Amino acid sequence: MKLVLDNFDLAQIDKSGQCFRWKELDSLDEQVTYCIPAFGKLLKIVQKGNEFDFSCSKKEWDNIWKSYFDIDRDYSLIEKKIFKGKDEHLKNAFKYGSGIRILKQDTWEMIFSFMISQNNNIPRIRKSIEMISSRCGKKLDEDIYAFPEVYEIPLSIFDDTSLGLGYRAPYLRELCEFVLTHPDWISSLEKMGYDAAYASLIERKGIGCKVANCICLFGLGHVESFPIDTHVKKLLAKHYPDGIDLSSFEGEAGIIQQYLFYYDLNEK
DNA sequence: TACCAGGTGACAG
DNA sequence: CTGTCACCTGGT
Repeated sequence: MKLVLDNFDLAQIDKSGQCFRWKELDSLDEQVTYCIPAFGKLLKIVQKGNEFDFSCSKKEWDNIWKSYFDIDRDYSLIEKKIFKGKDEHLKNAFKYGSGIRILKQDTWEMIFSFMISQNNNIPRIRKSIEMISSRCGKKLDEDIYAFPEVYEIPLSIFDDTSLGLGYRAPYLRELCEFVLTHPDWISSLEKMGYDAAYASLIERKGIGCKVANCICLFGLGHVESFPIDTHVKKLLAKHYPDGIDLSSFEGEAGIIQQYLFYYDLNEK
């Protein structure tokens, strides 16, 4: 599938901290290739500027990837709003990360992954997720495995300290037990609005406000949720000592958060 | 050695 | 309700 898409940059999305399993295969000057396991499928993408080649059928694109990449949202409308406003720092952030999109990833994978992410660093988060995937998930390709369904994960795996889960292991084990005994929980979460989903998520041990907001934003598609982690907290204090005005971005604050986060974390 | 990393739960007061 | 603090673990 070849498509021309604007406001879409694979490397920027990958480095914006919302996904843990993207793999950059090879990148020449003008061309990048990514390999993305999600929803039990494997997608390879070649990007040259705003030209994309996706390794999937039209049908699979419509069923999975179109929603995954938030294709139906017009990011140029957000761009217009940003440049109509007076927030110069936000304008710079947008210029720097104009190819960022908010992914709509698998709910179960997001809950599990962001629970691991608490008080943790990215390399170790990735390593834990990769180990669990390769041990429990279906094989998609050489050395690439799907993120496992909850019933594919033996609870005994949480006794294995080589996964590097640390004190989060019992939280994850309890999460699996809860999902196994409440098989409709995930699908009901997906039907809820932001407030209800957030409330239901933080009832789980190991999910606090930050993790719940990440799940809402990157899994459930609630772009109004605005996760505040240590980076965002610092950046807000530094650039917005009097508080940030998000009134013109009602219902899409999370997208603004991504631009700010990416700019702060990656610009020199 | 001490401190930090995309936080959170269990406690004081 | 707001403020502390320990917590697995690998990296500097």
